[in-house]
Amino acid sequence: MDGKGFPPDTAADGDGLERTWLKKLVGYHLRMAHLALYRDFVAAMSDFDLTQKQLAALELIATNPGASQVEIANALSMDRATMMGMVKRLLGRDLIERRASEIDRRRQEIRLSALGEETLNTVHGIIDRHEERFLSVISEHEREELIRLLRRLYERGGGT
Amino acid sequence: MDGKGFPPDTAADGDGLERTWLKKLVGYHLRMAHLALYRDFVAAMSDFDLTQKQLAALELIATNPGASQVEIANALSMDRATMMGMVKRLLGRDLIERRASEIDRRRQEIRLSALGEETLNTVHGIIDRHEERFLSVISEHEREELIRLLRRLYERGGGT
DNA sequence: GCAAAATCGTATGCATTGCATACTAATTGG
DNA sequence: CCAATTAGTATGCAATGCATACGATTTTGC
Repeated sequence: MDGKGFPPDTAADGDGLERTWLKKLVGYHLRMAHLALYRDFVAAMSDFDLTQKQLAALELIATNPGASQVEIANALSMDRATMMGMVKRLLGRDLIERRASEIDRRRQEIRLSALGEETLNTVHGIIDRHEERFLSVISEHEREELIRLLRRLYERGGGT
Repeated sequence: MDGKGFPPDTAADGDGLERTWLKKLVGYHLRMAHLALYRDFVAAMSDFDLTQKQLAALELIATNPGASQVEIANALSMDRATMMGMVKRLLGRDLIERRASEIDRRRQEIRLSALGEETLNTVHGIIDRHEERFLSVISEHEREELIRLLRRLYERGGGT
């Protein structure tokens, strides 16, 4: 069909730059899409100053009160040390509370503070709207397909 | 249908943690998938110490020799200031070279150094294998569909 | 029961990235 | 020619990510 002169995906985007090889990489698109979504996320959360990761942590803590730092960290594929940094920040903002476990005194049980719960409740709606807006360029069916594919990429074999 | 006791997606993953709400968010899966791929990328590149972003920058520079910092930055959705940091690091590692433009003396034209070209050549193969391996859990057709969906998310309307 | 191994929290330090701000030099538009 | 814009630069701050190391505690293996 169309015997036009220019190759299909060889030309650049809007900036006149060539990037044929990059465009073959799923990693490239994954990074760009995540970055775009993340920026929209941050903009939507500007009144609350929460990152994607912090929200995910708060949500996990809310749904699993009393979980330990390591459990939350593992669930989010985070390092113990990295988790510490986040916990400190969230503690400093009074969004969570911490208490040593009575059964296993190594563990620190984490749960939301009253402020944390209140914040999370408000934020839920904001995030839902942010997702709705950001994903409005693809259909409901495509969203499900996208989630399915993404999950397959990171929920690989895995176990022990 | 099945009147079993437990809800379909309410149960947790492998860790016993509940995360129903999070799983509805495309942003959550996008972040997790990107993180997983990124880690695999870093592991694959351990001999070269290049990040995804650095590789993308090098590739763009290679394909568009003489491009300015701002052009590369824009193409990768990067900030001018952030780009500076990366340029400094790449210069420090002798992977790129810089020269003031003779037409527009504000511009710094960037191009790969000999070492940069050599590195990029070697790295291409490594990345191709990394992508092949990481994406082996989904079919060729699914990869294309995934790329298509991701692009739609970040190549939105956009213009001015 | 006890010593060794594993686990959890903690602290430090380092690198990458992202963004805001501000300043200089150069170019472009009126 | 002057004002606005653009490119590069420098600084500083925050969030991550990861490595390493140490103390306290619990669990295992014998």
